[in-house]
Amino acid sequence: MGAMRRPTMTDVAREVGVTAKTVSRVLNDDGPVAVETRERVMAAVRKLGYQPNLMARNMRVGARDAAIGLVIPEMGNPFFGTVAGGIESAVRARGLTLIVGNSSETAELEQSLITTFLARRVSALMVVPSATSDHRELRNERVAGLPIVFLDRPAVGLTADSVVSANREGARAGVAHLIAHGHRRIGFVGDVPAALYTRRERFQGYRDALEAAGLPFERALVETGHDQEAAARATMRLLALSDPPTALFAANNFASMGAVVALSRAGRKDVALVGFDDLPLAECLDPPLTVVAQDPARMGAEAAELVLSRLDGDRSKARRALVPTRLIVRGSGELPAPR
Amino acid sequence: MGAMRRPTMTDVAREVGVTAKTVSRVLNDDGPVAVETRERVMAAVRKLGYQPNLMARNMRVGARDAAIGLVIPEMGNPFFGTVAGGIESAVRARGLTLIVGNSSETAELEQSLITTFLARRVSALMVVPSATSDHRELRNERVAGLPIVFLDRPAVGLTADSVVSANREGARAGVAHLIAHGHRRIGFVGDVPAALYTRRERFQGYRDALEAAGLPFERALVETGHDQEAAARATMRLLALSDPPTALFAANNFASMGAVVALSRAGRKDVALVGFDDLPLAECLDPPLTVVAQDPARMGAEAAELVLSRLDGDRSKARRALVPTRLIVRGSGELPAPR
DNA sequence: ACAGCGGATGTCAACGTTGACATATGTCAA
DNA sequence: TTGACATATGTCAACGTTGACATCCGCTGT
Repeated sequence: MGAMRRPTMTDVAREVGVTAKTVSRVLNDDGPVAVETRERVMAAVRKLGYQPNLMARNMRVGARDAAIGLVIPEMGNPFFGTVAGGIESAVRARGLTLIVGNSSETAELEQSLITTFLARRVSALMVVPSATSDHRELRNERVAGLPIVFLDRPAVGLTADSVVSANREGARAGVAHLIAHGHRRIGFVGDVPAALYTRRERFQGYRDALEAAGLPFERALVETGHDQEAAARATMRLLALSDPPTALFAANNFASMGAVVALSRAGRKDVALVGFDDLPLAECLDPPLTVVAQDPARMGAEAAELVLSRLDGDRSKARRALVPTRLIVRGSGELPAPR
Repeated sequence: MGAMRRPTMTDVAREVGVTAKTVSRVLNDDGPVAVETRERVMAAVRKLGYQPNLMARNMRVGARDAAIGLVIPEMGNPFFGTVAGGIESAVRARGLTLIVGNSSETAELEQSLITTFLARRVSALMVVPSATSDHRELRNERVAGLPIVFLDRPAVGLTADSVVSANREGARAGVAHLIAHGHRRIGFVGDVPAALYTRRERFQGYRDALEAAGLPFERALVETGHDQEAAARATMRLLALSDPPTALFAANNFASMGAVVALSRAGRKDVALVGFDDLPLAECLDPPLTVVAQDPARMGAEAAELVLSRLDGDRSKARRALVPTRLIVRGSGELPAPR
């Protein structure tokens, strides 16, 4: 027998003794078909194991693929994974499929993925921008009516829909929490300055909280680490200051983990710590980690909703959805300041 | 102006004053084209912002979509996320895109996703089977030459390629490690028996290790918890036995987290623990968690390699790739047995 | 001078499906 | 009886691209 051709509508039609169009009508419940014909068609479909060719259908109908393209920096990161999962479920409920790509946080890969997705004629585009990317080139797509939503970080050089965490407010709340427990010298451990939107916003939140409490901002209390190990070293540097902080605010989950590791290695169970973004085992740490939790599932859901409304023809002006954060009190953030 | 039509090859051709076929030749570097014509075509492409329509191309060329479909139980789970990421990178390097779907660990969603992917005419299928699924229906696809690879768990009712962790060997090594530290009563905390392939294999590894050491198997030392909280309760039950275990083997990451939580709540820092599958903060726990680590990135890479070789025409018989695990010693597994 | 050849381009059809329109048959009211 | 109308089906072309094959041109060698 060998690799046999996959049956087409025409094959089914021939089997039944009708035209492809009639088969099409049966399968799409479109136009009137005699009950008996319908049954014979269905029987032939089963017999031949026919499956409609979505590629051909998409092409004929809309010249648009019933898929949406998603670019995320890293699928292994549970934050983005959860966002993607939220999107996938919402979008599949509408008969759309999700196409994903890893940008590995580089503008080049991001651009190449976007190009591929556009070439596939996806129905919509969702992008978590990488640090250095620019989205001016998408302007034409947007005016041509392609729904585009940016996630976690807004677009650069383009006015478009976006869904982001309440970074500034959340950071402010986390730092204010530390201040409320008596701390006056609070270290900041985060990504490289300026590059990342989230880092900028959270840093602003940190400064907002200090200012609101009338505390001075000290450059020396701000340290940088771009991954867990670097964050651990950054934490060490803060602890080694002549006038060290009594509390730390870690601006993302890598920073949190680094800080936890460093404090644990240094045996410093007296330094208060609040992390931005929740961690799986946070409650098992000693002390359990207090965090400003984001809500990735909700981000995904809101983004999907936004995209779907755009697909439904909503042409109103670009929106920015802010997803609130939540302070989860577990212990590490409530350690009192030494007097 | 309004939503203008996206330019096609014909539009470009008209702009230049040639035929679509010539444009096609330029864009695909196919057949001879005069240098001057090539340049004029490229100019028109840029001017009009033309992007080839992959849908039409895929359809004309192969009636196969240059995409591969992946079904995973949960994108938010970093294990599967990392697997997916590994696949995506490998596959994109070959010009293929990845389409993913969440099965939420249910056979229905899995089946529906597979159907959608087949309808899209994906070039290959990769599936992490859910507990209750059956893959007999894919037999026809396989004989028709569609590459299908199963991940993490083998197919049910179908002989096909698969890439799985060395579950049994890994579990055996983990339990042997505990035995080497003097433990003779070792509790097992895992998923519901029988349902999941991974649980069965790891359980066998547990028994292998006991047997190799001449230790008796005791039904009472085996407890079940399907999520973190349930695993914590299961751990509690083990600790409450009249003759309780001095060490625990947690057969997956939920079980590990549950056991860690339970031990921490009970203040039992004397009970040894080895978990299957690594956890992000494992080294920050008290004591740091010893684990049998899996290698999801490698699983993804091997699976991708397998699929690509199949796409290249490798028709040899179904393979099962075993991805080795690695024992990471951190402390919790080396606690000595009380004498 | 002419066959032969390679380069450059064109023509046509087809991939599988469905929208627009046409046709055929039957039913019912005037 | 007729025509108006609904039901059931067919015909044709088109979506955007490319494979197979055809055509036209100029150059070479004899």
